[in-house]
Amino acid sequence: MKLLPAFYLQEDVVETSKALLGKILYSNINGQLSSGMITETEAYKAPEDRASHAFGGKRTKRTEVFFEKGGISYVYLCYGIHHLFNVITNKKNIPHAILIRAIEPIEGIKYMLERRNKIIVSPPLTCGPGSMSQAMGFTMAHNKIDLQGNEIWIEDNGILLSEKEIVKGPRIGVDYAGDYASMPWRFGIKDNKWISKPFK
DNA sequence: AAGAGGATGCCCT
DNA sequence: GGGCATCCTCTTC
Repeated sequence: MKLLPAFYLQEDVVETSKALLGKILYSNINGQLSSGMITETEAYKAPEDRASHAFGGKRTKRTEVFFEKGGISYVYLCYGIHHLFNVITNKKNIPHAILIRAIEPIEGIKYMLERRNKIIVSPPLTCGPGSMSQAMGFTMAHNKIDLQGNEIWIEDNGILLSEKEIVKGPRIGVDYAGDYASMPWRFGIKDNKWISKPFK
């Protein structure tokens, strides 16, 4: 069954980011069902987190979605090319988000290969936030989608990894974020090869 | 109205 | 390991 609404309303986005590891992300887009196990996440903890688009509680058209109740998607375009898929968490008006950086393919691998224009099933297919989104078919049309619906959702398979099964490190590409650049808020499943970059 | 820069990935060397 | 593609958003003039 789907993760319940309460899952997305937990207060500590860092803990929720870890709890998403091992869960199953689904997309059912244009009649094409795909799924994969979430293997890598990053926590973005505004208002105090300078790396977040909602740093300081900043409200623009783009960041409005951060201030909705948790349990919806946030998709934005990065470098003019890549669609990055996030999950908004927490209570209304506390702008937390979790970036999904990689999955291990399970269902609909045929569709993933087509969307990525690839023939080999290996980590570059779904690892890295832009690649993952492309493989799953996520575009700007999938911003602000309710994760209780039937287009994009996360399945609760009962898996909750222990600290020993999780690796962590600084987030990717946030060097500008001052004190928050070095926060160990990137998480991965230990010894799983479906990750975007090695954890040191 | 214009310009800078970004939560990346690919291809080349 | 480095350069570059490519375009939206936000900031500032």
